[in-house]
Amino acid sequence: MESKCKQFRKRNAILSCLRSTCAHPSAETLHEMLQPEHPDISLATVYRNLALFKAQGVIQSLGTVGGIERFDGNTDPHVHFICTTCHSIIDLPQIAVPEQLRSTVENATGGTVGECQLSFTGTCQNCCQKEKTA
Amino acid sequence: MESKCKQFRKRNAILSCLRSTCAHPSAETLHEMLQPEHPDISLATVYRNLALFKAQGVIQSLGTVGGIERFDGNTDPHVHFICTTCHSIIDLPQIAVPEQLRSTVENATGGTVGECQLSFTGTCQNCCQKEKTA
DNA sequence: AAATAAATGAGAATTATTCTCATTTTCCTC
DNA sequence: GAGGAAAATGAGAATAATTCTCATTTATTT
Repeated sequence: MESKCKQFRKRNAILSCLRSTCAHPSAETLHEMLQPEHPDISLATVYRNLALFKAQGVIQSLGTVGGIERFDGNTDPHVHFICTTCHSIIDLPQIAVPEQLRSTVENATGGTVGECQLSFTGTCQNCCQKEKTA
Repeated sequence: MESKCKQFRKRNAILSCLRSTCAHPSAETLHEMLQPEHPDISLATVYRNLALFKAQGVIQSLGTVGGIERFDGNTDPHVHFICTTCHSIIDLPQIAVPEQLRSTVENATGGTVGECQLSFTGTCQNCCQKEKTA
């Protein structure tokens, strides 16, 4: 039941996997997620393709959380909440950064703006409850 | 001409140095900046104290840029522009994230929000010009 | 001054990420 | 379809930012 076109089978598997989750995984987590269906994809290939996708702009890096880089297959502009305790990342589609700010920044800096990222850090619901009971 | 109170002399030197610059330095850059006046401060101490300050909330981490963590001694809420070419970071005091968003996020997630960070990435004026001439 | 606690220096240890290179897979041309 | 160039990959070594260890120094308290 594989795609007839073998080209980029692994590459596409990595991208699809990242796009199928809202967990904003790390390279290693993504590698683990791919194991069941694609046990022959090496960790180096995951890193390589993530770097490629990032350069192409088809995925987004959220920077490092707890020392590990996290990725997002959703390039629609949206905001994130990052739990500093369990390192989970939650999408906040209800908030948007005004598009007009781009030109404000370009005027202020004299440079060109690629993308912007807004993230809130704190303690997620789960970790808040665990704190209470403890 | 040293402070009469020797307590925390090195610790304060690190914090003062970070607060005296708008370059958003890395631990290693900060260590280099301290060399002339404090050649006896080791890199490990810079890392240790930055971690301490961060935990206390008296400084802010901007996350990693080009694989290296960058710090900001200014905890007033403000926005950053990050050049993906030369990795310089510029303050954008003219832009602010609405404080009300905090409760929006807390309502949406059920968690508690500590801080938020908005950053624009792109190419700074310098690097834009270099690109043109090249 | 002695004893305890905290901070530091130097370098080793850790570990996420990148690199190397031999091998495999894909693509293009005939 | 065969042959050859180009791209992608796997496995593990290499890299490098950060953290850790522990002996020593410095500060604090009694």
